[in-house]
Amino acid sequence: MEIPTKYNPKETEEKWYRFWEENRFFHAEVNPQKKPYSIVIPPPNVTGILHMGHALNSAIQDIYIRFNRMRGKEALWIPGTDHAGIATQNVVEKMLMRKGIKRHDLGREKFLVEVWKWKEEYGSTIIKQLKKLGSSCDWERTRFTMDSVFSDAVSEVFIELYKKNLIYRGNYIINWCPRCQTALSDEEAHHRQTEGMLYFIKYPIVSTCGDRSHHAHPQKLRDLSPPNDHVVVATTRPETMLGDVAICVNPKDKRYKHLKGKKILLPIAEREIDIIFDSKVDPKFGTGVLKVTPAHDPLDFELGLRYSLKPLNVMNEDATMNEAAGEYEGMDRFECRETLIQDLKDRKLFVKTEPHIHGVGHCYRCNTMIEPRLSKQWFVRMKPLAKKAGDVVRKGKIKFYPKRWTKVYLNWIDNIRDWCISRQIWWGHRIPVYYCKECQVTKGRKPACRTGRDERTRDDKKGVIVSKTKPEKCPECGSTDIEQDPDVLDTWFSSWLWPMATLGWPFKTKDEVPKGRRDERTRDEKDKAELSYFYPTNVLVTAQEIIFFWVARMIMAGLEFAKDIPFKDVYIHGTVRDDTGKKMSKSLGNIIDPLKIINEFGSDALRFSIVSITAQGQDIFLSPQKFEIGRNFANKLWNASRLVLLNLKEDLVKKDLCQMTQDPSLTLADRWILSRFYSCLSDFSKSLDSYKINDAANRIYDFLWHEFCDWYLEMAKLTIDEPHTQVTLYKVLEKSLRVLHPLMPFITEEIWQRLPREHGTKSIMITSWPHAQKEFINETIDREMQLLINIIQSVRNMRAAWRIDHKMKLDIIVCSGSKRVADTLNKNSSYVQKLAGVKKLEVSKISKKCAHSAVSVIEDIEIFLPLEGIIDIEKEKKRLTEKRDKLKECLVRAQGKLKNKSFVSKAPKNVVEKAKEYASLLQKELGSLQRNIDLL
RNA sequence: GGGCGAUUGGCUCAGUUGGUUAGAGCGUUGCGUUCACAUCGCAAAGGUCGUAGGUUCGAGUCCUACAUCGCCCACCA
Repeated sequence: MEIPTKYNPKETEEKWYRFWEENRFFHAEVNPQKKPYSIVIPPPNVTGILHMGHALNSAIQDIYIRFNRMRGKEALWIPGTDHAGIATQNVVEKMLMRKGIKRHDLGREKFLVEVWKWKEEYGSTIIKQLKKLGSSCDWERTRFTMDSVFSDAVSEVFIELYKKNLIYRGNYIINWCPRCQTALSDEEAHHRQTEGMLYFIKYPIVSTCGDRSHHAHPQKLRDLSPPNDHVVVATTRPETMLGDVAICVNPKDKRYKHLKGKKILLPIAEREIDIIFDSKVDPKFGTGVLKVTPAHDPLDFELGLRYSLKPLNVMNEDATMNEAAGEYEGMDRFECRETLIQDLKDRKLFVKTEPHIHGVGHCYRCNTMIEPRLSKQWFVRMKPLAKKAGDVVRKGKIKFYPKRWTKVYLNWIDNIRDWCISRQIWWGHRIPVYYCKECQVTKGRKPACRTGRDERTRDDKKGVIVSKTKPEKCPECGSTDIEQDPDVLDTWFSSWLWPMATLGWPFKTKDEVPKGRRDERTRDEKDKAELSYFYPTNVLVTAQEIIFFWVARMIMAGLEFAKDIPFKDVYIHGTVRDDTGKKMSKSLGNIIDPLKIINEFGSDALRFSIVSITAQGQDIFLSPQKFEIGRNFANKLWNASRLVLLNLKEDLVKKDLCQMTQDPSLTLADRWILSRFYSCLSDFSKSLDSYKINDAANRIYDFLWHEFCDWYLEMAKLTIDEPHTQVTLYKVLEKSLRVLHPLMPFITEEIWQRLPREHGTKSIMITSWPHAQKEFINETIDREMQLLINIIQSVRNMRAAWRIDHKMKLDIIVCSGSKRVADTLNKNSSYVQKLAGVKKLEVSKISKKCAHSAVSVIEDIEIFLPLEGIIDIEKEKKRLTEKRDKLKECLVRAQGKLKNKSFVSKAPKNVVEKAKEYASLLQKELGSLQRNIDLL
């Protein structure tokens, strides 16, 4: 059988991927004969390019899909992308800007046409890249969150929530990104410790009792000196003081008792504002005086509601100051800050600044500093949804791996806050809400800010029509003056439906899908509804960053709409970092491009390497050098397979393995490697089942490299033409390839295709998982083989210690009183001879005194290597003495343990037995070592 | 302010419910290319498992405190 000397990953990868796709091996169908196994990909952002996080994520999922496909399940892996509203809009806007076109010049319709164009052209980049990894997704079902079928699901859900009173619209403080000019949810505002300044500003007190001396008149402000005349306010955002409507102190704060009944003259704006008392204010912070700016701060907003203070908005959507800011109108927020401080200084109202580190929200898309802003937005009432989502995890219906994420999840769920879902951008699912202008004008509406965030005002329902399509006329007043809400929904409002929507929700089976319903942009295939078969999916594999964004919300949506959990297991893998522990990011320039790695090392190498260093839930520190693990392993496997393939005789391998258990022609080595293989197989499956992927990877690596290659192949060379070796070689290699296939799909396919085939199976990826044949696992065999290995290693060790030429064949004498040892050695002397370079192997039942010999002692076995003239007796004595001393230490410890009565009485029997055995073994070993030292 | 994780040979990390002699890869040292493989083989050196207590017959593993690093959450203006 022919096989190239060198393995060529690139060629192999292309060839087999095409083959798999053409044969539709990735495709899964509803198949009542089989059990379903399904995964949905965490949809990458459509603007994204493949990074190591994706590579890790996809590698893991592909392993599980291939593993379960081979285990005979109908394995479905649905791929796709999400439309990433803000990110995509930003990308397209930037692209247009280069042509000198602004979004608003185009208008909404035309801009969206541009976005779709962009999507058609670049949107599948990440999909193509995922294929390079060997991902066996069912590409025929590729989904996009803006597909019309998906959009239907989104409006359906919106309307259902609205009907259930779980969606409301209101005026609240939200996170506003001035650059993207849209609201963001709390999760999208990434809080970072930021160095800022705390500005201390004097606020003059206005006396209400008419006392002239305390009446702060603008002209007299300069002369304010007694502290009774002013309070000092500390703030990090002085520009917002233009919107102050009160100051607030803690009622328990003795320092400010005198403020009762007084008012403050707000500097610059020259407005009289109230002084309120509330325990929310921390007396220890700053001066203990809080300026209250309800339109620009969440806490202040709350106080505003409580004390009926009317918010005053002083900023525009782009964070420049508006007309309410008077002379500062038009200035940027930071420019205004500086100017304002200067003006305060001029008026002697400025006290000082202090450096101050505090958490500041940043837009998770463009990193701009977030401005809390009062505006009217749509919210989802989360508490009712979260209740059920918490319960299914608490009851163990959904399990997190590693466990500790359960707590993180529950903590968020139990303290959930309402979700702001409207976005002031154009790219996304338009909110299915229409406003009747007539109703809104006639009924009038008050701002909703009189109530808390969880309350909806009745006024908000007036003139609001929630509908999938635009109604012809207002159902209440009949007016046709109807407009759709201009906003779109948060991208996650579609992503949270991913597992159910990709499977056809709201339809459970194909038959439920109404005729004529199809997605004009996609193939008919996608209209299949297979919810009842594939849902709930088996596992969600994802990164910790999106537990709140996505995982928690999918659970809520699944339970609420599909009436069942979306997945049973959640595997949270670590974050990919560089070798100094920093998160990989473009801006840091520490990215390792997976495509480059694939190019250099191969896809299998990438997959194997990354997976073998992913301890469950631990972050992964990568450097390009780490990928050598996989590359070297692939190389080793290739070469081992070459050895086998070059020697295999096709007619000799077609033997049923089951009959081989009893085959008398099998040697110790044959039986041993079979035993080791089945033990490996069992461990491998167990590890994968408990999401210990690195354990599985390392187990098969150790088996193939250190058991199969290092020992079995070397031994097999002796009898390579004999039928028993032929069969064993073939069986073990063929089965190992199958076990390894989920991890390294390409190279295993390439080798497997070159093996003589027993059945007509077309590809390794659709073969069945090796049957666990426990009867081959044999501890006695393992022990006997271990004995041979130990002896061989001892001889090699002595060889190295005495610098004996490799080519020189040695005579050795092995002494042991044990019949088992003698039998094993006599039967298998050829292995020792071959692997240790031994000419004559003498086995003796009694210890022989051998002069001028190097000596090794293993348990109760003595190995003599007569080396007259080569070894230096004194040096050998020294070598042995050192060994003896180490042994002695061990023995003292072991015996000490046995002398401990508590140990003997309290420890489990088997542990004591083992300890005794160990001690006596040490004693024997020490004895013969000592005897040999004396003899020398 | 809460919560979580990490701390093991020069480096990067494994180590299941406590149980003999703590593993691996890379690196280091010595030896070795006759036909599977130098992306290799053989052999070796290197660790009082962050610190201090505690529980236990027995602790890298469990408990408490501390230290260092990292992450997440929270309305400190």
